[in-house]
Amino acid sequence: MSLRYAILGLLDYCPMSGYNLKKVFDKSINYVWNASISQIYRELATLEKEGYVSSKVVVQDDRPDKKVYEITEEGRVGFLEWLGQRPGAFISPKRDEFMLKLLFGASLGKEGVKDLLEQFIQERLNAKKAFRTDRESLMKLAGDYGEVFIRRMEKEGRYIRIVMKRAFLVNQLLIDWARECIDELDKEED
Amino acid sequence: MSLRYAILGLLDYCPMSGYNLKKVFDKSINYVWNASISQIYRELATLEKEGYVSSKVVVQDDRPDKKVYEITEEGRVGFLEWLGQRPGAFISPKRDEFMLKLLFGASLGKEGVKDLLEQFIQERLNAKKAFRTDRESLMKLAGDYGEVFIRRMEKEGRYIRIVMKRAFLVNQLLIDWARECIDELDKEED
DNA sequence: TTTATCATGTAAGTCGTTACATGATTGA
DNA sequence: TCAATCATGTAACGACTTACATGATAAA
Repeated sequence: MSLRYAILGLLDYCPMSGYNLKKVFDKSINYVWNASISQIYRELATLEKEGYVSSKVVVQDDRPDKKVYEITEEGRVGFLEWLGQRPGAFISPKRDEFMLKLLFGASLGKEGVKDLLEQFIQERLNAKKAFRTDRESLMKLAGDYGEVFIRRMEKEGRYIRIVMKRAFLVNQLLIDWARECIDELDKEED
Repeated sequence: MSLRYAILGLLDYCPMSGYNLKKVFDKSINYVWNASISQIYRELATLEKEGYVSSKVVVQDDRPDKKVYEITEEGRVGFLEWLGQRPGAFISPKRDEFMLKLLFGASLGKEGVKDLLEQFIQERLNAKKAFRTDRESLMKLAGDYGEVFIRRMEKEGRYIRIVMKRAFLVNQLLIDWARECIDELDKEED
């Protein structure tokens, strides 16, 4: 139910096609909410049926035509209404396959657990590198989509930074946690 | 796809009914993977069809009859096979409504954002209190389900602690992060 | 020449949520 | 007497994933 508002919120920055939306999504909203491209296309179709967005086809000669979506007044009202309501949950649903395996560590064995933790650390170090590039490519995207988007991004900047900072801090904490786990497993004897 | 293995992993501790499973789930696996009671019943039915678990009805005179599920040899093999494979993802899917609203903070306004952060802190303080009681009630449950479960819990204890510690650390980090956000919003002028 | 990017979507299937139905017992 | 706990499930719906289909251009 929230995906639609994520989309509306981005379309309120500037009109975009589903394809473009996905690219901006991946560098911003993705930190807090994931969506696949087919999900986005489907939701856009639903939103249009309900009058929350409108679309027009933009013909391009060097590239395939694209369908650019714009938020309607109705859509803006719906978005702001949602935004003002208390969130349904402050603690998000958990679905962590890695942690599930770790929880059954006794059946996996000490070495298996250590391997798993090393792999986890690697993934988190990659994520750390991605923070910088994500920020840069988000700015680059904003540039591609015009001045309206850039100016809007500056207004939103404070909150994007708050969200990214949280992701960064959690990422670092998890790296430290995983390293400590490995150290403790090394110290303890079985 | 992982829910089934979460269930198999718990049934490997000791045989249980769906109802009991859910209670243990809520105090342990829930930290890393959520499941509703109807999901558990459905998954148990599927697992039985596939021969990964078997069940027998236990008649009780003071309470309704219950259906106790036991992991089969096939189930144990399947579980261990899954456990040994590299997780499909080390970074879990995100679906955080609160953070989504925060990301659109510019449209919410400074006071709206501060309210949201205060509410978030409250929820996290409640979660903090729950850590202690969860641990205690897990032990209590283990006691109810017999010695097999208790002895198994002791073997698994190290990994349960690792998982709970991570949840505790992240929780504290998020409280600190939210407080800092409020402070910074207070300092900055618009 | 093959891979990647641009661009849109459908269809099938799985997974997850919510509401409903039943009915006994126990504690406040 | 009313709510909670015990105990099991079904049904309907909604959300999400994965695979498939199409077809152009640009770069390696």
